[in-house]
Amino acid sequence: MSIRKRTTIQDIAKALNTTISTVSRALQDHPRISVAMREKVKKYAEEHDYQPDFRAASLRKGLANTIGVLVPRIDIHFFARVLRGIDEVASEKNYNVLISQSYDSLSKEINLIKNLTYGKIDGLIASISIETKNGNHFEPLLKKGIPLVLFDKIIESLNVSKVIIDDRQGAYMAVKHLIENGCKRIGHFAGPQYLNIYRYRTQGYIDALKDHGMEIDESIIFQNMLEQQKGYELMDQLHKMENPPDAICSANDFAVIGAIIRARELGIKVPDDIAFTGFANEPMDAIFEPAVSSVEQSPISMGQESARLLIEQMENKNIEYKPRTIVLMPSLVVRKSSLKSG
Amino acid sequence: MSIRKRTTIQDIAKALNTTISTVSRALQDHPRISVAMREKVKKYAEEHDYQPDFRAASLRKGLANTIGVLVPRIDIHFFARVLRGIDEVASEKNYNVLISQSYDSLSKEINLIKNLTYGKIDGLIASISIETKNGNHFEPLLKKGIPLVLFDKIIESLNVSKVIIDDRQGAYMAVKHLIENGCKRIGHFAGPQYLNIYRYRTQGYIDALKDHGMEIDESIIFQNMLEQQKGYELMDQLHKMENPPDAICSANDFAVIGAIIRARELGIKVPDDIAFTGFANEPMDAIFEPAVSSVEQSPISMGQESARLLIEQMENKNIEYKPRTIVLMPSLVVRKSSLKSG
DNA sequence: GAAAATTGCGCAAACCTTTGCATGATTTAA
DNA sequence: TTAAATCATGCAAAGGTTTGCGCAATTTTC
Repeated sequence: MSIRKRTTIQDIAKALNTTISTVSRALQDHPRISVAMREKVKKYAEEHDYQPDFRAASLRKGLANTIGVLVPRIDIHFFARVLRGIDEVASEKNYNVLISQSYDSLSKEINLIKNLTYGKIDGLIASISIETKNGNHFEPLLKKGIPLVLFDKIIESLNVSKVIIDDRQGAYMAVKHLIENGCKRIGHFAGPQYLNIYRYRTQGYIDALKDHGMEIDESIIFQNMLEQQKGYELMDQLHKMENPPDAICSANDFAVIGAIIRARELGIKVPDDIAFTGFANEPMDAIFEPAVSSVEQSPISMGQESARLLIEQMENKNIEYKPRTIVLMPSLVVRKSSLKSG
Repeated sequence: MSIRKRTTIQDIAKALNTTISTVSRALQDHPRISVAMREKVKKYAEEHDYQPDFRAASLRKGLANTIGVLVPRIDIHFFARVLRGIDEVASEKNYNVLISQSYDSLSKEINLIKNLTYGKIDGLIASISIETKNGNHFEPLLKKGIPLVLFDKIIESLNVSKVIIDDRQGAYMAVKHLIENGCKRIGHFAGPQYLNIYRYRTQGYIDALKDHGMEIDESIIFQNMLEQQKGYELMDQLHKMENPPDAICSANDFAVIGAIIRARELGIKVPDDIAFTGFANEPMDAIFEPAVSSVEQSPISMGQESARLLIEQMENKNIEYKPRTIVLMPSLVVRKSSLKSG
């Protein structure tokens, strides 16, 4: 397998007895190049499978033709789906996608942003890590004029475009649904309140209760319930309560799964003794027994919208750009876990 | 928010009244630069948050410091985990990771490879699409001397490094386990046989039966059973058989889930009437009821090994490189779905 | 104390492309 | 027929780095 030296635009020029500028223009279908020359160049390029050097072109043009994406981790289903949405829009417009994972670590996030700052990307789509509490580390990016779009986990104070779902409404719908199905005492699994998404979900839970004339009982609002294990352990606690909730509106799905598994072991019936709604509509929700009702976030749309917003901004860099916020509507997928038989 | 023009190496040189070569060397800790100068340069660079232009450096050095990864889709848990393994090794060695998804389409795969060919990556780690039946489209890459490592879904005829698990052994272990648990008539959910992984899984199934003196019955080997829906539908068929299998060794998890859901509906008891083992150890396996026994593929190790192999090859480009194949050992995670009570 | 080695820095080429401007040839307009 | 417009191509700069080589100044060696 002999390694061929790569063909450059110069090789083509030399072989065809012309200049690199003509070759470059021919390849770009520049109108001032004769059809004959254009064909000749393209034919030669094809035959010697010429590929333009991305870096040289990018350097000269000042554009990398690449969108950066920064997410906590791609093996979370939600982010994988968002990424898919981004990829769909990006590849249609011939942008590459460069993915970085913060693994929910702020220091990694900071390094990654630094690393991306020059030449690699023309714009960034990001969802912040769970440790991130302000947007200082995004400033260098912004100062250098690299467009930024935040989605899902955002920094509200940062004056950039954002794509979010109406988390408050999502939780509100879930609670309303539980009430309509006869639940009288609805508890809540909350996430860290400094993150916009969890704050709004909790708010939606509270608003829904209030709007339906139900009281807010702090003792059945449980903080930091993001993992299956937490849900599992909490179920024991619920089991021992004198006046346990008959339903839980959770800010995520994993804690629900854990809680139901423990409920099963303890002989507590779901949904009749205690009903559940989750958040995110993880794939496992549908195959779990009982299937888990959950708020669908339309991650693919979220990715698509983010990419569109970013590309719009990238392609209008000269013009003064006003950041926009897109709020997507969630929907509630009702399954067995929230449907009391009584 | 004023957009600052970027700081370049030239700006630093001018400001410090020296030349770009000195600045460049100072930043790289070149031994021939005085400590004083080095400090001065670094201080200025820091203060003006200078970031080297990736493209210019890459162009000059002929290295992109980037590893390409080509997978069918990243929202499949297995690939997301592999990617994580790759990312761990890559980022430790300061490589970027550029991810492309073929969406299991051969034509997309071909285009993506073309697109990656120049300047974007120094090496590629790939798992082929389900449509891919030969490696012709990888040839241009190889001819240009870009190292390639294939993992999981590979092209055996291609003379490149590979990382796979012993799929045959995985299925063998599953069948052996079923036999030891009293299963007498074990069927098989197979995948497309032109893909190495499914071919070997089927082989392992057959070998295990033979080694235990059991006969091979083609009528309970079911082809193309990769999706939940397929499993769901097939359960009806099994239900109607005069002499149905009392166990299934499946080449993937989704069909198992589908089959069990339908079994539940039909009143067929799992595992007592029919036991199941899956393949891939998807996260849902653990929370499903009954929990699904499955072959664990150690995707993270697979990613790590692939990255190591690739980097080794990239960093020894001058030396004649002999492709290597790493075969990882799978393990069987035993859960309820395969443990008959009788 | 002279030759040799080392130190610290600068010059300029190279990596490959894109593109504003110039130029000579051909066609069009008047 | 001549000036003007158009066409097809070429020249050279620019984008930001890295690096081989050269050259003084300084230090080491014997």
